[in-house]
Amino acid sequence: MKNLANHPDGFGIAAVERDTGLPKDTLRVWERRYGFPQPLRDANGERVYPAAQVDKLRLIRRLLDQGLRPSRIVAASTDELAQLLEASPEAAPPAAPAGWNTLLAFMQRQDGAALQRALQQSLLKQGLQRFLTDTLTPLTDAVGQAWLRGELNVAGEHLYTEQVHNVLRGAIANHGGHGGAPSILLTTFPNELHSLGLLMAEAMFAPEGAHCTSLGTQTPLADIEHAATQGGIDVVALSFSAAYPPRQAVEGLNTLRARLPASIALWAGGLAVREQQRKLPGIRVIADLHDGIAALAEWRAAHPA
Amino acid sequence: MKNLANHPDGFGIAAVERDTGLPKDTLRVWERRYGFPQPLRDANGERVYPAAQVDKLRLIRRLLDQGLRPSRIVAASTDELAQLLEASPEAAPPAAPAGWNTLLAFMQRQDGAALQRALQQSLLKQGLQRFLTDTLTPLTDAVGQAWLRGELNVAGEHLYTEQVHNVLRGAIANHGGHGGAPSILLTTFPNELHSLGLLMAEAMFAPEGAHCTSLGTQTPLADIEHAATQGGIDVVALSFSAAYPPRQAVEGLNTLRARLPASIALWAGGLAVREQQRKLPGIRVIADLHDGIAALAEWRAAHPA
DNA sequence: GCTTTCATTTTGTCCTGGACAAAATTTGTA
DNA sequence: TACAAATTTTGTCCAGGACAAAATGAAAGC
Repeated sequence: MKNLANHPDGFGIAAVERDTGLPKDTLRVWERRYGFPQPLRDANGERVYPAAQVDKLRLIRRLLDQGLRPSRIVAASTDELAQLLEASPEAAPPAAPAGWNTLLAFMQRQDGAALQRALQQSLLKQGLQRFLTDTLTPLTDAVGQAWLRGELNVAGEHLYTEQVHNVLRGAIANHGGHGGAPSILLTTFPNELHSLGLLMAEAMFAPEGAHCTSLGTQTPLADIEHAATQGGIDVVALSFSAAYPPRQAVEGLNTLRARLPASIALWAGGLAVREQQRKLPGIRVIADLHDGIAALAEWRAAHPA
Repeated sequence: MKNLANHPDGFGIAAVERDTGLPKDTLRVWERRYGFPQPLRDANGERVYPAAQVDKLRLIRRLLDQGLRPSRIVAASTDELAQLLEASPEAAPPAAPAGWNTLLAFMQRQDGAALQRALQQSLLKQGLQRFLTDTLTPLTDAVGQAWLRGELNVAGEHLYTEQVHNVLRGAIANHGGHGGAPSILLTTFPNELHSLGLLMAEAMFAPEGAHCTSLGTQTPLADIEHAATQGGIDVVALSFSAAYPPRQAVEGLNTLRARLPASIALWAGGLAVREQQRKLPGIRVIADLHDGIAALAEWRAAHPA
């Protein structure tokens, strides 16, 4: 029972794990292999990480999520890291609609009410589906970019996610077309906690008259199977964010495909599976929200009432 | 990169940590000291926990949370544990409202629409705050219990969480009293992904005229600090589920208290901190939803407009 | 009686350094 | 160009030792 001591001006390894998401084992092995981080030690020989090193670890984590490899970046200097971050891909922000800077400003100063009002206005003006494809998709992208560049902190991003949730759930409730076909079960695999894609899919399908049941994120495979066969489900739809390991996605999807009866369709959407169609026989890969509508039309053509 | 593989009919130590909330180190040291759990080993000598042992660990976790000591229970037989659980408090399910069995049945057969309708009806009949205290709190407890006893699978629990989210977000949007005082920032620490408590707190505060800003779950400490000082926040409110390690909660809260200006109040609610008031100087521990209202009243008494 | 102080046991977390399989990358081949 | 095999990188796991914080029990003071 070590941990409670407030190391003055430093963090214990558990605190760093909590803050950066990097497991203790990984922190120790990096220290051994790359010489960073190099924490101080307290009287008892335990690691004490100065705030500066924790900040750098957070930066490293961002770059890792972008696909860079630890050997390239863990030992690099802070300046080099900043450069890499600048030079990151996706340099083409797709035709930023007017007013985006305003929205980003709301996030920066934590003004949730104003942000929600603005989103709600867009929704009313465009209608749900165009709001999704023309506003939310590129805006979410832009928010991710801004966070990556350090222009937006985590709190701002969380605020955005939260308000999008509010707006979309409200919109879905209004469109509540219960009883239609097909009956779609939406969820994600364990370790995938990005719920926005899921919600956007639901918001796309619901107004088309499909009967959506969302289980939220992180449903174990066995439970997806059980829920689908129990609940009279026609389609199981899974969402994968860009951060999800593609191989895990492919493996899990094929396993699930084998366990589900052939009468239940399996759809997979999101960046992690976009290019994987040929490794996913019997599974409908959904390229984007428009393609989701197409998949729905296909299903209905194949299953006349 | 071990862990991701599907051990047929067993769980790796990381999966058990995720499932039970017991850290890897603790699992290993229990095995050494008490002889339980006693996982099998795979070809590589790594622990593989059979499902039965994981279930028992969950039971043990539950009893630990009630104050029993590991030496008494870790080595005990499953029957003894079941007895202890029966004999424990909470033996009095507070006057189970009629119709609960119906609700559980909806969850068991994945009927989200019916579940949502029933919840909505309760909400209309009782009003938001009584719905929270008299229905949702005990019902959530009952759902947890049912899951613990294996009467409800993960999918059913997810479905419940999802529908409660829908109902509460809708209700909060209706009560939307923007602009009131105090301005409350709601979130959780990293590793705490239980969002229900957070949402329930928001639903309790919002109709009282407070200005709530929720950041969702898992906001790093530094970002909470930043958001609070940036956004003109009066109160930072953190939520902790029963599963959150109390030590981590106490440590994080005290650190945050030290970093926040004294003018910003810090509130902590949830089972993990309920008994920790004396370790949390300068922090208002909120025992339950009623006490939240009390805390709000206190704050207003101390800060006359 | 009750609370406070001190000694003892219990318990969770951290340590080192080694090992290895899964993932990513590079190289070789049809 | 696409696929298969060899290689490197990387995260996670293991053992068993250590120790401080927490919980418990005993002793002493009011």
